[in-house]
Amino acid sequence: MLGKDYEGQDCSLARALETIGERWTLLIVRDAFYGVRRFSDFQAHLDVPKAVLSDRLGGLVDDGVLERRPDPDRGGRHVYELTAAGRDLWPVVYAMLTWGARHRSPSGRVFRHAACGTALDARGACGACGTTPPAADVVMSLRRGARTLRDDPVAVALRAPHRLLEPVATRPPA
Amino acid sequence: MLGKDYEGQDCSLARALETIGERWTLLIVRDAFYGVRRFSDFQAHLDVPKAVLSDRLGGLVDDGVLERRPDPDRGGRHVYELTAAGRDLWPVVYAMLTWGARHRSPSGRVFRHAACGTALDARGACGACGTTPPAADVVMSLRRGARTLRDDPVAVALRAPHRLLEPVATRPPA
DNA sequence: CCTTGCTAGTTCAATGATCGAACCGTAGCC
DNA sequence: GGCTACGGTTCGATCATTGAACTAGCAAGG
Repeated sequence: MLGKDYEGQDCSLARALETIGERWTLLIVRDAFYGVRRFSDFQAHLDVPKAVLSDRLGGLVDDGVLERRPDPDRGGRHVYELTAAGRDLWPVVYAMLTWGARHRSPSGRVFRHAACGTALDARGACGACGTTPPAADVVMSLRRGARTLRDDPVAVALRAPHRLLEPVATRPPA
Repeated sequence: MLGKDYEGQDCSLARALETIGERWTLLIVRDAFYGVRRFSDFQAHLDVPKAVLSDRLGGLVDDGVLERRPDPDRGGRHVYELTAAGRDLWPVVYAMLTWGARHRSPSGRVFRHAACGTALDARGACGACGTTPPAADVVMSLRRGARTLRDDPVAVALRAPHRLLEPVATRPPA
């Protein structure tokens, strides 16, 4: 986009959009919540051109949403993980997931409070516990009969119930 | 953006981004919550090229987020107003406003529950009432001493406390 | 040591989106 | 009729995105 900022706007929404408003960026953040951490996994799951992915990951690191660290088990070279500021984006991601599921296409995914198994309501709260769990306490699973139109390693790994922020296993354990 | 959709993604977040993920779109929706309804008011407040504004408004109407109606008092020709689906975007807008205020630049705006005057918390809930008010029950006001760097008619009108979704008065009452 | 393969990028030409300025059509007013 | 305000549309220039090709670093195998 020509000029990716919104300088003239004196508004925190405009500031947020400068960080997460570009094309692909919020899907990258979503994948980070799903536990995707490596460059090639983002690329395989999102079908985004590598040049754009590289640019976006760099931008998110610069903006303090992701942290880039050396990969402990050397499979790749780096891993990207959400910082505390990045994890604070969970309400944004969840609100958009909810709106899309309600007004665009029903979602094949369910998000449950890990502690009690109750599905989260539209606001992201657990009706049973009366709390609004952070992303780390949420488990995502696929609804029965949900169509699965992708079969990249990340999509396959996410067919099993998965706790958010825990790394996905995209590689056969050595 | 080349291809403004995310076809390959089987995800309600991708569907939502196809509607509200383009540049300027979410700021237009924000303004709609603030009560902006006319083409020229959006344009003056956002500094967006008219061609882009026209395209975005049309897209939002097509997607059922805004409704375009003839202007009752003929000042302009049409007004754009949020539909029920559009009003359901309030959690998305509020979550991003909150994140931006926390992690980017402190916001000069406060959002309060109209019924009791309590400032909303990070999740958009009223701590006093224990409810999460819809946008129509929220009043926005400017913090004391907040810098105001715009002086278009909309920005001026919004310096006074204003209930969301109520039309802003950008024109001297005839 | 040399090769092969994998991961993680970078570079580049083509295409599409955005920008800002200029233009157009209609309605209301004098 | 002539003027202005509003709500757009059109157009060339500029910037972003795309997908393919290419590069670099590392590890394992021979």
